[in-house]
Amino acid sequence: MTDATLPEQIALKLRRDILRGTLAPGDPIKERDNALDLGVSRTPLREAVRILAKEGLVLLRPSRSPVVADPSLKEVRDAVVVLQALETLSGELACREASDAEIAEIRALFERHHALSETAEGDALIELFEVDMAFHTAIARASHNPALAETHAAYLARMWRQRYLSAVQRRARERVRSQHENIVLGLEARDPARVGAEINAHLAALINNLTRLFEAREAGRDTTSNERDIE
Amino acid sequence: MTDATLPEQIALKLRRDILRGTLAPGDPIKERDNALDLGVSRTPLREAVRILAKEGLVLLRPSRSPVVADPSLKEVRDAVVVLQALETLSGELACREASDAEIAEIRALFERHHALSETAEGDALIELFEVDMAFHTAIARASHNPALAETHAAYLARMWRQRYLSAVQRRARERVRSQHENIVLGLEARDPARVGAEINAHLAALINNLTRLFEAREAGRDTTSNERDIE
DNA sequence: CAATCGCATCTGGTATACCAAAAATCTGTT
DNA sequence: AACAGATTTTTGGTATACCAGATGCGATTG
Repeated sequence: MTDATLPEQIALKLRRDILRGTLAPGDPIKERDNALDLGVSRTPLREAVRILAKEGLVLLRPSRSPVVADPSLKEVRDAVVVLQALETLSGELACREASDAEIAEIRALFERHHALSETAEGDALIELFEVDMAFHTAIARASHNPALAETHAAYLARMWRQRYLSAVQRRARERVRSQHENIVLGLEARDPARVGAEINAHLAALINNLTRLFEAREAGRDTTSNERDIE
Repeated sequence: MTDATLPEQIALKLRRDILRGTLAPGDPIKERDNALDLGVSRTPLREAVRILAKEGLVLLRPSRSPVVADPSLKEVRDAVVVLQALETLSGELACREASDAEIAEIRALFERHHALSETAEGDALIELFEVDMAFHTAIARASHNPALAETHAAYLARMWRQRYLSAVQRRARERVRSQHENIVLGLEARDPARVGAEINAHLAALINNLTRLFEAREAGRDTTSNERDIE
């Protein structure tokens, strides 16, 4: 018996497919076909789809195939604003609640992210990005508020794809590194105001970055230097 | 016209049962029995349980009956802290985004709540409370950030029962009224700092209130523990 | 030739039957 | 009488069969 329940496993697989682009935004997810493809029955696949729907990755429509979500700029921005509030709160609480070991772990993730960010190319970018996610998730967990950590993780997952596109850009890496470092320093000093301000700034920059990305995508395919073609 | 899907309807019924106390915390929710009781099959009931699980009202355990959640004081407090952040953000955004009509609606809810709070007794307390919920929900919606409103609503629902127990108390009503009024005034002045501070204070008071309630309940539980053992 | 009506089919929603794991109980032994 | 093991029963997990509604295509008619 595996730790993860079957619907969770299916959800995980579908999530990766969605976020990597194998399942393009707008694609319908037909219960029967996908169930057959994965060799499972419709029931657990159905549950998996519900999980993804709750995460905001797929859209449920009454009496219609669920479709992979294709969030507008406003929707992404709205979500990041919430994420900003959640993560700022996490950081402030972590200053009070986190153990030294947890803060050390956060620093370790920062260092690893930094190292990877200098060399990573191609497929390694996914690892780079997963370390990035782990960094932010670790902060949320360090708040010692499970509900907060869970909601934070949900928002993070919801924007996996957008954040991925953003994190891949070379131009943003130096800024990200410096902001991450400031966050870590703030945590080590256990200075809530500083950590809060740094996280706020970090996510505000993310919003700008995503906005630019969206506008570039709207404009056309000419700007291929940073944006990798997924579809 | 199936505005409400069957699982949603079931979830609604179970939610009311849980929050009104018909289904006591710790009670198992057995798929078969409940499905038979409600005259539906296990499949939609199963989905309903998942919905409630995502809302935090029931706890899912691997290979075990889901049980009605019985949150500890820390869990409730953690959730309120998140709610505080979400609602504060809502209020601040609402100052910028809300239409005059929306703010007027919020004021109307405040007036209605105030009026009810002077007279309500017995069953009318539920209406009083629902107006209270509507007031806070309206603020979240006035942020014009659907994701935020949705998450906020989820947290509100999760703590329906705790908030209900708190809101029923006579002693807190005057404080609640004055804080609600300050929030409305802040919104009408479109002063984010003021609204944020007032909402923060309001929910901080809620935390205190809930803490007191929990301590009272713990004391009461000890005296009745013998009866429970005898059955 | 186009528009519309109807039928075939595809899709999700629901019910039910089957399976495997876990809990409780009962029995046999010490 | 107490403890351990096995069996039975209860439970959730999964697969599948059935149903109703929506959709798209095609034929027929104006």
